[in-house]
Amino acid sequence: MDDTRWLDDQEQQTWRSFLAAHRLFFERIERQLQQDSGLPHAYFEILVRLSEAPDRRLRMSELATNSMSSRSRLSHAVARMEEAGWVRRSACPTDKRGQFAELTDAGFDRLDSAARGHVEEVRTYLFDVLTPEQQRALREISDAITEGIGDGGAPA
Amino acid sequence: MDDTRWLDDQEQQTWRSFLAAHRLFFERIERQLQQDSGLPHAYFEILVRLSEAPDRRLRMSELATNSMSSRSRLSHAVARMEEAGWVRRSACPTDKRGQFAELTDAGFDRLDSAARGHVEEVRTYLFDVLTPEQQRALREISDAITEGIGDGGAPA
DNA sequence: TGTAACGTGTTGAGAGTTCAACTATTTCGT
DNA sequence: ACGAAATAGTTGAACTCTCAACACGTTACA
Repeated sequence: MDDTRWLDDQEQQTWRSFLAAHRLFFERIERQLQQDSGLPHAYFEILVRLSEAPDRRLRMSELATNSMSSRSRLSHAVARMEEAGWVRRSACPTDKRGQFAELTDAGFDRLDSAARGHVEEVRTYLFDVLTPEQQRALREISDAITEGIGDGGAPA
Repeated sequence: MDDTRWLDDQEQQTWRSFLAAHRLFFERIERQLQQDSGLPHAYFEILVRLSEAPDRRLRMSELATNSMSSRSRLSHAVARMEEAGWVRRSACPTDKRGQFAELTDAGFDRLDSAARGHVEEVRTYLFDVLTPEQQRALREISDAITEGIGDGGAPA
């Protein structure tokens, strides 16, 4: 019955450390962004991807992929940010199902001012506490995890 | 004006890798637990900590610390899990402000059955994709991050 | 060309999280 | 011993996220 591959002590410790770091760190990121700029990190991420797109404009589905959002999440988020005046939606001429999301100037300004504090936080609590070697390792570890997940499980 | 320490290309890549891995991985963990056991990961974590406590019982504030929850989150969570019959609350005799949370047998069973699939997921998508060296590195990186945050920012 | 399968995006309900405000109790300083 | 400040925990509102269901346009294939 019990062919579960449980974690040994080493692994248990690693897992708990990872969990703790993850929670503490992202809680901070989230809170800093929320307090200083009124943006959840997911929204920030969406604005970043839009700002990098040609004409600051992307199809919803592509934006969802780039920002690692589910379609549903993105839809809600863009609706919300459209109300706030940071994003504008428009129809796609070549595919009538499609929608474009476009970053407005107000959205760009918001993003621009949010970015400073955010980067500062990332630097302080991530890069500043890691050696160059550890930074390299983190990149490789992250890539391994991402690759391992491949995409056997994309959300709806 | 601009003394912001922006990220260079290397750092940018590392940060985005980390972000992507983080999102994909924890989305999976969350979904697996939710689908298979009807538990958000935060609730699972709370049950784990309770199960490890003497008499499977802890003061709310201590439980909050151990499970890395805000007091508010824990309060809501325990309320919900008490309805479900997994946890029981009782008054603390020595401090009339205090409350104990105690894991019920039903709660223990739920935890026990949830743990298998959860561990399997952690093993598959974390440990299986990392070399022993990377596992060590991950532990050190995580500890460094946690320590770096120290506790200049505990939630309300 | 007709229709079934697929893709794109939205919606509403349900659930968890946060934040600020609040009650009740305990501790500390004088 | 008294009042101020700190601690324990709860609550309700606002917000985001997920999930399932949906509407509509497109593609493929017979």
